[in-house]
Amino acid sequence: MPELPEVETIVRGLQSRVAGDRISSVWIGSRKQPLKSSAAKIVATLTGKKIARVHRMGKHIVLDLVTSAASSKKIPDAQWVVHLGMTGRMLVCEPEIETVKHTHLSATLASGRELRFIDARMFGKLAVAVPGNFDPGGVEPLEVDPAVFQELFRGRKTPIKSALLNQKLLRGVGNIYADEALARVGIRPRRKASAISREDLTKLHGAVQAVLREAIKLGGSSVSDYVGADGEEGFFQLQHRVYGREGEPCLVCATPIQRVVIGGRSSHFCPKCQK
DNA sequence: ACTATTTCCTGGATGC
DNA sequence: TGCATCCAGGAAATAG
Repeated sequence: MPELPEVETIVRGLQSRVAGDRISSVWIGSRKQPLKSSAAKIVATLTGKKIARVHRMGKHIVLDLVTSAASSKKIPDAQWVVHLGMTGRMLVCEPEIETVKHTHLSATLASGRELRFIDARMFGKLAVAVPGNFDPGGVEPLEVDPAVFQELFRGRKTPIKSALLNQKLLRGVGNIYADEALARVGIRPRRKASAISREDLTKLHGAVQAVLREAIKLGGSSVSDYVGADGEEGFFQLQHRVYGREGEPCLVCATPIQRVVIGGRSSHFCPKCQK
């Protein structure tokens, strides 16, 4: 399930592989579910445009598109916004590569390659936007300073785990990294966000940033069917201390890791180390 | 203004 | 082996 580090890895791969290339034609499948804009609008917006830059906003992939040959302009003409949901992939490949099931869009590039959006479970989303109009809300976890981070949780009665997952507060943190960050600072996922001390929130801010940075360095976590733009796997899953380790010993105290459901999400923690 | 719950969707794992 | 059932999860929608 792509969260911030996985999306960042994919974005870097796309930036190096397709930035500067031009979209010569677009094919869109019949499924409506993944489309946030109409198929006609997506085709019309993408066709003929050059991909000036690929960047990330939270868990969204944003491709800046320009019409002119010269890419010196600062403001793109349009943006192509992609959310991978749980199982979404952005594949860059040669046209001879067989189109797999659940391919919802394929963009043929001037270089001859194809950029394909594939998503089995269809929680992913495709949209086009006018530059400046797309704002997923929330703050970037790697850019927010500790004071602003603390303010996000003031007065919130919801469990800290749920608050960390709320994209309108913090954008990009998902289930894996929320659990991992909480484990690193010894906070139980069920603690009310408003009940966490200033010092602990400062520590949590540091842990969220550390865990995301470390994961980006390792190319993200490959669990489920996540792979990067080249199909390569990440390796941060080898660093997980609690996520997916129910019943296994805590790496610090050997107490079995517990799994509980909070807000419909499985949450993992050490009952001894996390209070 | 919040918060909690439900819904979408399909592949993989599990159980009989 | 095969079939049914459960489960995973991001975020939008709904209900309270």
